[in-house]
Amino acid sequence: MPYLHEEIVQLIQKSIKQSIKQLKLADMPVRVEHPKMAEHGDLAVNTAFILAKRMGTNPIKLAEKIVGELKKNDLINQYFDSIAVAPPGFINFRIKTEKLLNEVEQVIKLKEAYGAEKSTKKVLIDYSSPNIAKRFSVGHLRSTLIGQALANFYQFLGWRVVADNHLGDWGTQFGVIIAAVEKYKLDVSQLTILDLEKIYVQYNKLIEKNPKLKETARAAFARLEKGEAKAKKIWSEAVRLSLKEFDGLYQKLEVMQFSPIFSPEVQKYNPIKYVTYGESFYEKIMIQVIKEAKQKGVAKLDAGALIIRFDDKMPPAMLLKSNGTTTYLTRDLATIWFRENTAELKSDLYIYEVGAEQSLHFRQLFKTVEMLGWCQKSKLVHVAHGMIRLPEGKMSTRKGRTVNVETFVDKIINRSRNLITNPEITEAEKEKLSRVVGIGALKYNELKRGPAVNYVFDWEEALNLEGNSGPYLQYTFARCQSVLNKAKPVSLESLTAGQITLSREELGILRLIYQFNKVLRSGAFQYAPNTLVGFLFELAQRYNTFYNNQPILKSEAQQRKIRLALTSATAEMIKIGLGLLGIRAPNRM
RNA sequence: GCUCCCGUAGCUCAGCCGGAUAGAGCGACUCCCUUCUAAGGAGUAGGCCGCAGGUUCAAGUCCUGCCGGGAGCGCCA
Repeated sequence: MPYLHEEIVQLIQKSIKQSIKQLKLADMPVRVEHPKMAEHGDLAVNTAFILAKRMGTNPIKLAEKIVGELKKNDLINQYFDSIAVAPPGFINFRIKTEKLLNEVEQVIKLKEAYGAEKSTKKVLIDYSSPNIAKRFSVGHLRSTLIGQALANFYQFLGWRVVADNHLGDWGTQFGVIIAAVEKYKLDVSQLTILDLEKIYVQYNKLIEKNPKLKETARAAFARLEKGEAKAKKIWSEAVRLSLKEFDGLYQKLEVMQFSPIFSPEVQKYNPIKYVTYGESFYEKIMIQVIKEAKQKGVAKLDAGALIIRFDDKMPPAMLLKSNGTTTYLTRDLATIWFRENTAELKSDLYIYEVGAEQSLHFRQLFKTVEMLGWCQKSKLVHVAHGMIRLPEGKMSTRKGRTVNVETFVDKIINRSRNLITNPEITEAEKEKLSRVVGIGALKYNELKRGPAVNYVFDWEEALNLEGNSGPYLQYTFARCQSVLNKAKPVSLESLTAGQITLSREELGILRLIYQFNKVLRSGAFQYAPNTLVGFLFELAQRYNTFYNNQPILKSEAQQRKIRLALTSATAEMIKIGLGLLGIRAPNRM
């Protein structure tokens, strides 16, 4: 049973096609769109215009003919109370208010399951993926939040979701760490992640002065790859203490292991499966991958290194360095091989939520997979997020120009705490609430932008808790709850407008609610959680306008029922939407 | 030099597969709590959608060139 939006789009497409067939016109795809202005109706179609153009006839007259046919269709008349022709040849449809009210009832009835779907498809999302021995950066934060939102979206749409935290726990960087630990004779188990980062930076500075040390680092990584015990011990300690820190952050942010609280039916249907293999895991598989690449003639030896060349303008990629060690590409190839050959990971779609600076790498990787004939390139998607900069310029650990994620989280929670003025809220509740609000604000602030944009990190903007922000939506939700609580139990079933003419504000809300599922789908399939954020913000805005202009509790009985239903549906939708974004909706604030 | 991404209001960003009068938030200025949560609402000011061509009935959206910003380009990941 599709949701109203989908149902209507299909109905329009089918009946327009029928009409043009009746009129003996050429068949063509029908695109249904939403006019920007409410006066133009809820949905519009420009098929008549295009057909008339092709035939060289008058578009308005043709549109009127088609509308004439449409109006012979009973089902169409059931759904729309006006179908109008507008220049230069649009056909505009206005959905019956009763139908929109039915959908509001659906929201209230289905609760957290409204908008959810079932599917047999599978997706694996590779996100967060921080580097061991380095602090968690805002870039990884971005990947984590966007990736988690996408995972939630797909889960809600019924897909089986695997969330893979592809830890950066392998590579020459560990050669540097090992070489540095050995040089300074440090006890790794006593170090913090910050210490590891410091010695990494320090050693790299030494390399600049003395390039020979680079060889020492490379050799150290080679030892690690061969499984030398001493090197492996340093490495595993670094991994252990890094993971401890990351887990702390994940828990605080309720990501990587946190799924929104959906109704049991949805939740048990397909829980997100979280895995953390990490790059090092693929070490064992790499040999066969290299072998296969050689055998298939995809990779060739060049100046001692194993190189893959591409036909087009893309620069070549390296599979094996001249000293025999592997590269990022080798591991990523092995990763895909493993995923494709492991039942619980094999998916219809693989999403990589990784920074845009790695775009070339992924293009090379996907092309190589295609050349090896493993799977279709179209199954592999790189959702490239833009770079986050500071007003002073690019972030740089060396120059001390970074945003510390922990500090960021603490600051925003503090600011939220200071804003709580509601006297009904106890001290203990205040503590919990400031976390929910602060973290919600942080997530929202990231997810409201399209993943691709580069943006400038501005503390004022990032810590803003007003306007287009997480707390705005949470506040609207709490406000709805407050109204509903004061309404006492009231039945919101069998809604009907009857003699009542709904206000512009009320209609505005109705005309948004039925589009929820569509927005969610496009957010998922276009890898853009920000589309849902924009939708929720608009819904909240419309609700707040309505709330400020029309009394709810004090209105006349039938009207009161409709207004309460709108309040209830709005609240439900905000809760579901925020949940999908990984943001909680407190009942009061 | 080559490749990719970006350029929309003072700032930060939306703008779906081309569609009807380009939208928000922040900041500025005015108002609105004896109605349900003012983290809210109403309003004013603010635009050559980087520039120039092209395609189209229709271009912020598609194509080409240029300018400006960012990222990447075999031994980093």
